[in-house]
Amino acid sequence: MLENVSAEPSHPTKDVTQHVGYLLKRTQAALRGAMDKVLREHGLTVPQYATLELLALHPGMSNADLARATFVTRQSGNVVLRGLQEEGLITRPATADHGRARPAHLTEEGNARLAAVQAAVYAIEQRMVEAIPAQRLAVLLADLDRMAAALEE
Amino acid sequence: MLENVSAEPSHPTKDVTQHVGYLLKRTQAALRGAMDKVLREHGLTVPQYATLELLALHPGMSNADLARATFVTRQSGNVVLRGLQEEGLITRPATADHGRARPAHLTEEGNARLAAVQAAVYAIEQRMVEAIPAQRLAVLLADLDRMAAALEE
DNA sequence: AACTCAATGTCAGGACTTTGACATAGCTGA
DNA sequence: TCAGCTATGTCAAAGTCCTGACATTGAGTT
Repeated sequence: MLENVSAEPSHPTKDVTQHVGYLLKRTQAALRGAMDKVLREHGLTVPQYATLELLALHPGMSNADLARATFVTRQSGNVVLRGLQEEGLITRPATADHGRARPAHLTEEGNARLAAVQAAVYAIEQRMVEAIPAQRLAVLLADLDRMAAALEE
Repeated sequence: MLENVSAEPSHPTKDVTQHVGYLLKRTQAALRGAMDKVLREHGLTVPQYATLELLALHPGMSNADLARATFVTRQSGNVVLRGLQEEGLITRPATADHGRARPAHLTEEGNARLAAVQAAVYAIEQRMVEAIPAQRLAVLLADLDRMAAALEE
């Protein structure tokens, strides 16, 4: 049931499912689902994959850095890092040389695992991007960035 | 640490934080955080608010309907519905007249609570939308819709 | 040197969500 | 009719994530 009950041209913006927030949630959910499905075959969760990707880009990030970058709390980030460490995909010095931050680095296996999943993950993103005209992509990225910045301040 | 390490014009698309998926996640996280903060003051969670909004738009939706519309499992949807029911914001017939689906409806208090939070929530969305040129909004909505549809199929 | 402060890592507890499974209700086609 | 199929609601168990709290470290200030 409930297929397309709407069709009321009264106030178009009154339909919550047409709001930016809802579309954002819907798109994010679709992407998350697709990534979950693919990553599971490789024994990785989405936060784990994100962490590997970030460490490849910025070696030596700390747990707090990674937590901020993946939009989770430090506590959750710590769990992710411990999981990756147990699988031998990253290394962290047992003791911090400066402050308390312990910089994380990808291991050989970590690099290999990341490389193994990147093709599949990028294919998903490609499928998503191809749904819109190519010349609009840059604008879309800029707009998303602006909207996020407006709420973060 | 880690403020702006990048600045490598090698392959712009190689920076994961510039990918559509990452921007999507970031924007969604910012919105979710802002909504969480506001809704908490009114004793509602984001899924609870979304459910109230959907029931106002489409009275009589079942648990399965709502779960699909809010992008959670039926099990989670059931928890949300039970919470709302305990607070007296919605009603569900104890027995289904047709099939197993039990249509949910807002109570007077449910309508009142929804009305009380809508201003605050819409203000957040407004702040987000104002960050981009007004004439781009329609295109943005259409593009998000296309991207989501491409992954759902 | 002593104090204050922010940042980091971590522990304990709880809240939320998911996976997996099962029984029931209605529809569809042989 | 009846056997399959789908959809729905629900239970149990597990996983994930967050809130709240605390100790430690380094920088800035007095």
